[in-house]
Amino acid sequence: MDVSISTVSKALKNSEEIGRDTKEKVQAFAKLYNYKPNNIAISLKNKRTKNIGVIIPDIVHHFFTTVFRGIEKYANEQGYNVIVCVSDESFDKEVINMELLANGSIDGFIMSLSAETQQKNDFNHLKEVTEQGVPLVLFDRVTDEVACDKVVIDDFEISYKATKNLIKNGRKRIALVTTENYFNVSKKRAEGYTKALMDNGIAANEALVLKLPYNGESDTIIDAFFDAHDIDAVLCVNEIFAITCMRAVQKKGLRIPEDISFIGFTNGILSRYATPTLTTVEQHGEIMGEVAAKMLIERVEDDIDEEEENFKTEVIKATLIKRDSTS
Amino acid sequence: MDVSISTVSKALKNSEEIGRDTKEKVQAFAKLYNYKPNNIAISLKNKRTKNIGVIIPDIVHHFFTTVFRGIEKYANEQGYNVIVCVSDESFDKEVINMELLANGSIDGFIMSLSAETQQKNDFNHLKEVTEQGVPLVLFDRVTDEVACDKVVIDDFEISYKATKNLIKNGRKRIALVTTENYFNVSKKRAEGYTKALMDNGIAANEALVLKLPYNGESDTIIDAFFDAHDIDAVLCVNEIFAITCMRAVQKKGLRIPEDISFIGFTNGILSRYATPTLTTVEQHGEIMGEVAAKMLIERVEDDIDEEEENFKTEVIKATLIKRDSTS
DNA sequence: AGGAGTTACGCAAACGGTTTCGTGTTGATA
DNA sequence: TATCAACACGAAACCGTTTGCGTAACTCCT
Repeated sequence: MDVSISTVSKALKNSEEIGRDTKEKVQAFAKLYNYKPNNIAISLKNKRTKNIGVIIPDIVHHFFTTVFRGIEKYANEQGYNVIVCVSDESFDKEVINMELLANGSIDGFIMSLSAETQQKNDFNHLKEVTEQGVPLVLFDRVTDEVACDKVVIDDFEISYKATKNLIKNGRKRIALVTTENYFNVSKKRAEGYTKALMDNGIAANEALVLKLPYNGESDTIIDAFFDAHDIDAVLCVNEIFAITCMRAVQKKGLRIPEDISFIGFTNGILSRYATPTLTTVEQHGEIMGEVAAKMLIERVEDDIDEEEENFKTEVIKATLIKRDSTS
Repeated sequence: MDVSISTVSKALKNSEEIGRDTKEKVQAFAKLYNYKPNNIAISLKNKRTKNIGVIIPDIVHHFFTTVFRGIEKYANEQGYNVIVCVSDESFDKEVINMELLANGSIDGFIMSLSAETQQKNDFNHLKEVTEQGVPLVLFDRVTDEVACDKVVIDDFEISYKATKNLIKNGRKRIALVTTENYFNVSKKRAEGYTKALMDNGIAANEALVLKLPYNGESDTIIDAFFDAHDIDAVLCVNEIFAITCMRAVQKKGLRIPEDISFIGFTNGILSRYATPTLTTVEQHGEIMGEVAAKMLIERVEDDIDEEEENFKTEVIKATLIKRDSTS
């Protein structure tokens, strides 16, 4: 058994160039010695790693893990592996992680902006990467500042719909519980809420909009808010806010949904197991992840016309899941 | 500016071999042209990828994401990236994912066994990998069948402690809600529960042990269980079981914790936001992840004595977090 | 038997770096 | 001035694989 390296390589790839018997011998040997080609060497050769980099703000978070599951699923089907970095809502970590991965470790990025990045409004690290020709897909927390593919949900429309739904059920004093609006998703949700009120002849009342810190204790703020206002429905931009508010009003003796209705965002585990169960906006994170992965991989593999730059923004339709917190 | 490739390489690495001025020139050029060495080439050269592979059964799962966060955190600090694959509780996927990564893409594995793998009791894919010399660290769902580093929590002890705690509060008819015991963690938790009963003069009653399918609807089974038995406390091996059972008994009109106490495992979001809030076992997943990553990276970097095979099993101490579901 | 055409295989470059070792230049010392 | 470190740099091998191209050997035809 003495054949050259190149013959082995060709034999294993079933090249027509190699004789039938030689191929068989080589393949038998390969099986016997459990030979596996070295991925790194292959990556070096064809400048494709078959890895995609995912940078998300948080991993212990229902929505992001759901999206991740979609990404991982699709990527794996296509023979790609996924490298995850967590920015921890920090701008610096986001930058460091991108630089770490951009040196050839991955074929493209899928990411959702950290809170700090959105506040600072600094996207140079993203621009650098795209200028280097590394494909990038942004999801959920996106920005108009950088030219790339994006996938988002129809935050405005679904908020509008949710709010309208509350109105249809006779609610008139509808509060919005949200974060600071440097989060573009929060902003859009607020706009949908406001528009729905106006379209239905209800004056938007700034006092009924409660902005909570992204995390940290806010019980006293919430108690004060519900003490100060007579509210019969609440739209919350996430589950936690919704659950926390529900507990606050329950403590006050209000009945849900008889006295006050609740709708939240993020159809996570909390929504399903809360008492009462929470009517919520399903963001279809898994689909979002799949779509993002698909867009990225197409970009990666169609490098022929990579300069066309016909970037797309896919919009995933959210749906309202009705449970017991609304009538 | 004409220096050889090797000089550039050395200059960028600040080699003592290169003259001060040449180094400065080269480094200036590198900055100017934004040069970044190609990670793949480096990996190929020194046979180290600085990637670690993590294979977990599920990503949309509080405990696993918590562990992952610990892994990612520690690994990143050490300059490692993390490639995640989700086995989806499937044996085949676990095998495929391992093979995909074992071809040089990673320096070592951290994993938790899929449900199916534990049922089948087939660990050849793990053995193969370790025999190839790829370091492996198992966490939480481990097996004695494969020789490698492991990190687990003291399931037996904490169950014992939790059960004893219930007894101390005057509970006598204590149920255990668990999964099929091919999960070694469930088995150990059951043992701790039983031992605590016996040590306190309470006869272990098989009828008070409810085994639920790992997922899927089980409401009717649960209702029947609580109808059939007079129970004053319940130990559940996870959050979901606890919450589901709490709702079942609440529906029956029982008060928690006055009539019946609950303790769960996995100190996740559900435990904190349930009504009443759930007393639960904190498994310190993040610490577990950090420890696992540390063990793995030490193995990876100490390849000198890689044949020593002094494998360790680290035990993380779980703690009981008391909330309103126990008196 | 000699030339043409196949067939089957090997050589060597390339991917992008690192690193060992050798060597030319310099300055100091005897 | 001859000798010799010390210093600064370059040539080349190497990591594991792929692939274009050259070529030996064989078949076939005339």
